[in-house]
Amino acid sequence: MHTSVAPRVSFKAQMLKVREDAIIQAVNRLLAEKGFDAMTVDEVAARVGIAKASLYKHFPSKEDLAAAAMVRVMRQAQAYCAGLSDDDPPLENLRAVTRWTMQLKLAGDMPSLPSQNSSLRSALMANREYMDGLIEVSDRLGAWIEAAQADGSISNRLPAIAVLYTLYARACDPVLEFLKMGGQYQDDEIIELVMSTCFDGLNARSQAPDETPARAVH
Amino acid sequence: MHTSVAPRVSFKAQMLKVREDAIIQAVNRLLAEKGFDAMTVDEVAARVGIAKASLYKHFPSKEDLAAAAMVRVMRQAQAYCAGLSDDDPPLENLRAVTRWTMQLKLAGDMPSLPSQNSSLRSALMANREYMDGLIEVSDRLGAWIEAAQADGSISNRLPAIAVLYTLYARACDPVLEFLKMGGQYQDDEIIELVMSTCFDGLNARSQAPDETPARAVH
DNA sequence: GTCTATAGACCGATAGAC
DNA sequence: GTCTATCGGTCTATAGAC
Repeated sequence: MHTSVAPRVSFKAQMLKVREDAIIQAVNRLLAEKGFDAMTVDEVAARVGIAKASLYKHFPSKEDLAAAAMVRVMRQAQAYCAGLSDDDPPLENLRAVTRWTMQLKLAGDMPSLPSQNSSLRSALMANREYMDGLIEVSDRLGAWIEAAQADGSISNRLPAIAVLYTLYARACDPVLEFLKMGGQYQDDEIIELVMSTCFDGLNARSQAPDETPARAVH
Repeated sequence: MHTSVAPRVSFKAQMLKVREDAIIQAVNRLLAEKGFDAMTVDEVAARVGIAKASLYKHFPSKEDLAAAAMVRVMRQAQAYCAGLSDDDPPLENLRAVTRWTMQLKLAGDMPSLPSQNSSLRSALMANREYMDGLIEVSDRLGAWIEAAQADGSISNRLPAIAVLYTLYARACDPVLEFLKMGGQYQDDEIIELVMSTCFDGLNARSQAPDETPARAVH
């Protein structure tokens, strides 16, 4: 197929893409708000302002809707990682990605899927783009983790895979929402608290007092 | 209430209790395996080997079934806490409870509820026994946390509530299942890994080499 | 014979699919 | 806008204990 000759991106195709983006955006929000099971397809259609049948023109099933949202966020993660420099200390890059992830979640833009739903799992694992993105991100983070362990900034007693999972888990950390529900901390304070528990742990440690402390609001 | 005079606990009542226990046990497992939404009442009945209508003789709704399972695990937690001594270092008690929680989860006995389901939330918050248990456990852990911060074993830069939430979150930490799915670690190794990330954090730290290290199996 | 608990059909609503 | 499957919840007829 020669697309080079005619720059005809065809208005229709453009419209389709715009609408698809709107759908995915709506799905993303709903997944972040209520999760996959509680989200209904009718709700998505209503949110986008189109007929339910139209949804099925774009996505063959509810699982595919969720997968599309996951692909979207995975692409954003790839883009964010790509914006970080391998010249910076690997620990800083890992911290940056972790912070970015938690910001997304606190902003209500992190779709959350039940980890045990099987139909969803298979839909996701069958999605080439998602899996490719996941692998690329994991490779990148994995390289940073190993570099950070080599330069002594991340504990080398932990297997890299455990570190990777621990970072991924921040995307669905209930501590974030609990602290937010409590209402006595700002979003950025919450993030710094969880950053601290994640990287420094709960134990007290001898630590230079000039390092940025986790901000405890009374 | 004088139970000493007449040991008439009535066979029937005993049977009822035994069956109720069987129901709650089944619900507990199903909640741990598939979560609240994916669990169907028919499934519970089938698992117990009784008719669905009989279930409703004991519990008026699916939410109450889940609540009963939560009450059960909360009682177990209370019992476990009660078995710990306030004479022991508070940090050790906190570590013990955290380890116990994760063991329960890895064994497939930790019921997990969607944090965003509202009907479930209200059923749970309306459940006196559950709330009492939750408060008692939180008070106990809270006291240990403050004591540990006072004796310098837990960072006093973290608000106690953030520490508490962080410990609670171990009950639904996806890192546990991810590592288990990977299949290259034993349950107790997984627990020690997550204990380490939780209390020591990901960062490398100067630490006496004789302290028990997180066991990294290549 | 009466009473309780059970089994299994049944209903209504909801939500996914087309 | 319709179809159908599923699921939470109910109803009724029966079996068995006393």
